[in-house]
Amino acid sequence: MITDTETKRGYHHGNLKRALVLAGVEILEADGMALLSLRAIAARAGVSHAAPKNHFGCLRGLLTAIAAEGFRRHAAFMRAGLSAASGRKDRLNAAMQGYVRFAHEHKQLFMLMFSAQHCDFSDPDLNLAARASYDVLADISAGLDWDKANAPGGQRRTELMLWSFVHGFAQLSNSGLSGPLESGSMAEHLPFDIADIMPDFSYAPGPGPKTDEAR
Amino acid sequence: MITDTETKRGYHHGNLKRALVLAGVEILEADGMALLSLRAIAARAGVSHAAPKNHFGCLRGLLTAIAAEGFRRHAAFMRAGLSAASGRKDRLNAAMQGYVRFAHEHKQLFMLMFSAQHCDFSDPDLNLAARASYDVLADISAGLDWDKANAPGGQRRTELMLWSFVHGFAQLSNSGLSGPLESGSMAEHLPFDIADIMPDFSYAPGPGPKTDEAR
DNA sequence: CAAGCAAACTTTACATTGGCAATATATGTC
DNA sequence: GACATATATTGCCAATGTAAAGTTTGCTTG
Repeated sequence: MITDTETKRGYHHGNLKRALVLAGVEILEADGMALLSLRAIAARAGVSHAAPKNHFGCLRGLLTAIAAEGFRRHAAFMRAGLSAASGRKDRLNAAMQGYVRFAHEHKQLFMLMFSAQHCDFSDPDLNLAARASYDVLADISAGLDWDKANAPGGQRRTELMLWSFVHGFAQLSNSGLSGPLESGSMAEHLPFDIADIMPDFSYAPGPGPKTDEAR
Repeated sequence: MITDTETKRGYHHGNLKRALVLAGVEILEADGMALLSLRAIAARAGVSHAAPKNHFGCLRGLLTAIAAEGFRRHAAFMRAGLSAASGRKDRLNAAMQGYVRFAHEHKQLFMLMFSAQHCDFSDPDLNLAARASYDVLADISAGLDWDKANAPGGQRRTELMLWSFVHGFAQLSNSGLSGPLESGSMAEHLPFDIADIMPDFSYAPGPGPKTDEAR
C-alpha cells in the first residue's frame, strides 16, 4: 500500500502529482520564480522532465496547481492569525494583516498566485482555492456596513473593497515601488488600522436603517 | 539630420532605443506578454536579435524601459481624464477611474509595469516614471484628510491608501479572479464612488476642523 | 495464472529563446 | 584620410517547453 507521504518506489512514483507541486513550491521559495522551470521541478521530484505532462498538461497547468496550493496556504495563514483575535474588529484586522504578512513572507509564491501570465485562472481547482481564500475576508466582513449608500449588492462591494485595498497594498509593498515612498518597516504590515481609517464603519445585524453610531 | 519619427537609414538605425521600446509596446498590445521576446521585438524594429544589447544590457533592461514607457502613458492617461473634471472630488474620482480604465484597456502593459519578474524596479528611469504616475494621485489627494487619526505622516498614508485601493482593484479585476464574484461590467470601472464609500472625507485647507461639505 | 492493456515514466528529438564572442559597418574627430 | 568608437550582424551555445516513440509497471479479465 502506498502512503500519502513522500514515498517513491522504482518506476512509478506513487503520488507524483502532489510531489511536483511541493517541489515547485520549494524551488519557488528557495530560488525564486526565475529558476522555476519544468525541468527543475521534475528534477527535484526525481523524475524526468517529461513526466509532469501526464498529470498536468503543460507547464502552465503545473504552475496553476502550484498557485492553487499557494491559495490554500494563504487561506490557512489568515485563519491561523485569526484564531488569536477575539472581537469582530480585531478579527478583521488580523485577517488583513495576515494577508499582507503572507504576501511578504512568501513573495514569490504570492506573485505566482496572481500572475495571469503563468496561471490559468479559469482552472476550476485554482478558482476554488482562490475563492476559499477570498471567503476568509468575506466571512469576516459579513455585516460590516462599509458602503454608506447601502445599495443592493453592497455586501459584495464591501468585500471587494476590502480585498482590493489589502491586495493592492500587498502587491505594491512587495513590488518595491512603494519602497522609495515609505520607510522600510511599513512594507511588512498594513500601516493602517481599519478602525483608524474607517472609524465610521458599523456592523449591521439586520437590514435596518444605517446607523451612524460611530461618529 | 535624423528626425524623431520612425526613420531608419541603412546600417545605423537612427533612434533604435526608442524604436525598440515602441515595438515592444506594440507587440505587447497585439500579441500579449507570451510573445514578447527579445527576438520578436528586434525583428519588429527591423534589426537583428543582438542589436538591443547595445542600448539595453539584456532583455530585462529592455522590458524595464517598456514598463517605464507604460508608466508615462499611465500618468498621461489619468491626467487626460482629469482635465474634464472640475471639482476636487470629481478630480479624485476621475483620476482613480482613469487608473482602472488604463489597466483595463492596456492589460498586458499594465501587467508588465508591475511585474517584478520582468522589470528592474531599482532602475532610475523606471522609478522616475512610476513616481510621476504616483504623483498624479498624490497631488489630487493633497489636503484630503482620509486618516481620521491625523497622525504624523498622515498625508503619505492617505496617498498610499488611495494607491493601494485603486491598484488592488485594477489588479484583481484584470486577473479575472474577481470575475466569478461580480458581473462583467463591474470589472471595467471602479464600482465605487469615492464620495459614496467615503462620505466623511474632507479637504482640509489648513489644520482647521474638518468640514463636512461632501455629504 | 497468463495475456492483454492502460497508465506512468523515460528517452530522444526539435524548435525557440536569451546571451556571448567575433566580426562587419558606419560615425565622428584629429 | 586614418584611427577610435559606437552601432549592428552573424554564428554559436546552453537551456527551455513540447511532442513522439519507447519502456516499465500494475491492474483487469479471460
